[in-house]
Formats: sequence, structure tokens, C-alpha cells
Amino acid sequence: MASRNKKDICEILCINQKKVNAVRKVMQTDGVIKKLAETFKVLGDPTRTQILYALAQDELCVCDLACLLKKTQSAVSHQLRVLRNLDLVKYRKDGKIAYYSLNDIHIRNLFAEGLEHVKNP
Amino acid sequence: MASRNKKDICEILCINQKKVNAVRKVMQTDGVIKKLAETFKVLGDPTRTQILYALAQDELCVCDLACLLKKTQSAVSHQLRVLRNLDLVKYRKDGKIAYYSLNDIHIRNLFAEGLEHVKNP
DNA sequence: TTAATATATGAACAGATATTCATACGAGGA
DNA sequence: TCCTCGTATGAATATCTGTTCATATATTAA
Repeated sequence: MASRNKKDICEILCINQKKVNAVRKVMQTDGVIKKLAETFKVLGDPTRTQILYALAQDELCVCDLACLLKKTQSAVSHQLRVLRNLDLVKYRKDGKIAYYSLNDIHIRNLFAEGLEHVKNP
Repeated sequence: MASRNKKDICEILCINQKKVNAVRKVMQTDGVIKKLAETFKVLGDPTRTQILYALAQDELCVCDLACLLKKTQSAVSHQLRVLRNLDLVKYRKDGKIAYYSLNDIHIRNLFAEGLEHVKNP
């Protein structure tokens, strides 16, 4: 263990340097990877998954969603903010009521692919 | 606030009961939603995203991945276990070396859709 | 104005999680 | 056998995150 540095991050020797170099060339940039992971992460919470799936069917207000998902209004509202911040949903105000709807054309495709994965083992 | 129960989860009144009922009919079961969210969640960590993206290009061993991602061998190995447990990757042993590769046909499509979302605002 | 209702939001808390460190295991090589 | 190297893994830790509670804001009705 003596030869290894405290942090063997940079010291790690590749077994197949050529392959690694080739793969490195086609890797996405850190920025893209970060955004990609961010996108998947948002979809990776059951509450948000359900909200988005519901909104993929119809425009709904906050209390409708809360009723549908059997969650508190607060919990739903907090998650809607997350989705709003990422521009995945939009909303229109009708008096006191806020009607939310999908604002991303890729969400449905992602769900379709995801369901394919879940249902076809 | 007097009329509301402590937990207003079940008490919440839907504004558009009909819509909610219609959407409820086409909602996925809790089990499917849970698995769906689980799948997205696994893809929702930058380290795992990179590992999967790299393995989508070529078969690589643990230290190659560590070298490529500039992470410790331990960190990579822990994440590989997560991916293994979900059958997203498989590996073959060649002596001491463990070569990992993709084991899920949907991953590439999910990445494609995800990248579409990231790159087309 | 006052009351009620729909929504938003900050603070606090509990539970999850990614990384690090240390170490164990297993396969060759000396 | 002993040593080295590639990998796996448990424990500890710091950070992140989803929910709850309390409250604020805003709109409508009385």
C-alpha cells in the first residue's frame, strides 16, 4: 500500500488505456452529464413521477393532484415548485386556482421508455 | 382551519372530481410507479450516469472506469454494485479483472431521450 | 372589511445516500 | 508460501432530500 497515494484518484492506472481513451473521446461533457443526471433525478421520486404522469393525461390543479395522490397540499406544492424550476411543468391561474400542465415534450417519451424497461424484464 | 383535519390528506376536496376520476383510471399502479421512479433514480446520479454511458460504448473494468471518471476504485465499485443489483450491468471475470458491460437494452434509448431533453431546450 | 379558500413557502426533522477509509477476498506471480 | 494487485464491502460521515407544520399571500364571497 506504500506506493499508492492517499487519494488514488489520479494515480489509478488503466488496464486498457487505449479503450479508455477511445471511450473518453465520445463521453459527454461534465455539464451535459450533470444536466442529464439532474433530469433523471427529478423523475426519480415517486411523488414527482405520479404528478408528471397525471399531468401527462390532463391539466390539474394543486388540490386535484393532492386528492389524486393522497398527499398533503403542501407536499404536492413543494414538488410542483421543483418541477416548475426545471420548466417541466407550467401553470395558469384561474382565480385562486392554479392549473398545472406539462411543459416538456420529452417527458412522455421518457415515461414510455421507462415503462418499457419496467414492464419487459 | 377548524374544519380541516390534522392530516388533510383524505379530506382534501377535489375541484374537478370528474377529471380526477378519469385520470385515476389511467394512472399506473403504485407498484409500477415505484419501479419507474426507482429506474430513473438510478440514472439520476452523475457517477452512475457516467458509468452507464461509458459502458454503453464499450466493456470496461473497474479501474478503467475509475481512471476514466477520476473517481476512487471504491466509489466506482460501490456504484457498480447498485447497478448490478438492478441488473443494469453484468460482468465477467478475467483473472483478477472484472469486465463490466451493459445488461439492459433500454438504457441506450433512455439516454437518447434524456439527451434530447437536455440539448433541445 | 372580514372570512374563507387555494396556493406558496420557510424552517425543522427524519431518512436516504454518495463518498471515503480501512480492510478482506481471491487470483497470479515470485 | 508470501507478496502484489484488482476488486468488493462494511462502517462512518457529511450532505442531500421529501415531508410536515406553521404561516404568509392572494383572490373571492359575504
